[in-house]
Amino acid sequence: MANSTSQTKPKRVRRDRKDEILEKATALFGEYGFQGATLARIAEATGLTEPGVLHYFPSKVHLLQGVLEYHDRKEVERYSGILQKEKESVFEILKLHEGVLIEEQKTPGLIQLFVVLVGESVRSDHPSHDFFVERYRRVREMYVEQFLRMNQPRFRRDVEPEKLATLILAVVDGLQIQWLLDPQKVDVQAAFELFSKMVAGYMSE
Amino acid sequence: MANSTSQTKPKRVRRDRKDEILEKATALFGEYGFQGATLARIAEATGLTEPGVLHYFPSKVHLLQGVLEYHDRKEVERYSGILQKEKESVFEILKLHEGVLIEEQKTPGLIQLFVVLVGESVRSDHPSHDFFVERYRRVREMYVEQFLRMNQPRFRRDVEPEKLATLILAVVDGLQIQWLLDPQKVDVQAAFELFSKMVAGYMSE
DNA sequence: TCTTACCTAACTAGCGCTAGGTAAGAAATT
DNA sequence: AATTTCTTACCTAGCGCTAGTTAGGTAAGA
Repeated sequence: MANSTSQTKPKRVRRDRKDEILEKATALFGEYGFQGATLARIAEATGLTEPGVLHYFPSKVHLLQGVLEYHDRKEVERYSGILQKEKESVFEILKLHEGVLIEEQKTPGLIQLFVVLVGESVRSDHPSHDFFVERYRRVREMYVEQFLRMNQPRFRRDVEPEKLATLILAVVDGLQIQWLLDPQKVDVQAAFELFSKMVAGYMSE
Repeated sequence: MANSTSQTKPKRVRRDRKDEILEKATALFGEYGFQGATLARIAEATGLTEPGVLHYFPSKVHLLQGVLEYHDRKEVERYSGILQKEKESVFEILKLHEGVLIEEQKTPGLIQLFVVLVGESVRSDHPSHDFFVERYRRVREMYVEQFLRMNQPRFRRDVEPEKLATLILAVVDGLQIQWLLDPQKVDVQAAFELFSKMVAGYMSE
């Protein structure tokens, strides 16, 4: 029986198995996509069998939803403090987001999860389609609100906040894609800094 | 018996079945992704059986490669004329790309193909990973060359062309993602115009 | 006759998921 | 305190389906 911890007490009391599964599933969905990541592999990574996983999440789709909500929640509680603060200028907002971008580079699995899934979920019948549509809308609105709340005297009138929000999101996503594909050839921070300068320059023109 | 242009053409009288398959496969890979699109559906769409398709492409992966190369080639011959031209300013370059962006909106299947596949292929063992890495490098270099060839007197020295190239690509990709997810809420052209103005303003500052 | 362009049939592997069990701990009952 | 019952946390086995792929055939044009 080798190094097994004695057969007398086989059942260990695992409290946070659910989170454990969520973590592993995140990594694997990120690596292989929703369709590509199999229940078998997720189960294996967690040290369970497939029905073991399905004991916590009744189906694979439920698991995906769990993963999405789990990280969305975590993300919100991680950044909401930062983002709620009053800001003076667009430049300041961008500075903050640059920090977030850099921070996120430390968890490539998570970035990959969102990039891969957002690609898949472009299909309207994909299980996470609605989630992403809603998420993007929400984030854009959040930006717009921030812009409007800003007490910057020289804010250009002709810049519709909606456009700017869309643009910033696009830059973030686009940079992450290129970085994931070719990490050593793409300098996300440098490119984003350039973008920030352009925005700042234009806004205060 | 090989290369030397054997005059007896083995080509079938049948129309270009290969291209026909490629076209259908493009649409379906775009809609369902590589893993999601089944050979059965591709075969059905072409009016063949599965082995019928495999007669032309020995495996599904070969088919994918075929699709990628096919459209890359088409894209090059469609835009190389435009892009080779001498340009005066960055703004002019961006104007051209805005046109391309608008033009591409007419073939959402193709955009979707690339967005979905680029997401999937972030994995280093995905069959189209190398293709996309190489493609992005090539496109960035193309931009860089154009910037350097530009005879604009007021070109800002501190803007490294590499950064700008990365940024432009990011914007294009990011906008397309948002547009695919939520077509009626995202105005690609408006956002891109804003971006162009920012770039132009910054460059000639 | 040889090659090309398909076909039908079938194989195999892998997928998500279900059925039904077992064993451990908690709660309820004696 | 001991016993029964209930609940939770898994397990093994396997089902039904679909995927990509192969084997081997046929029919027609060069």
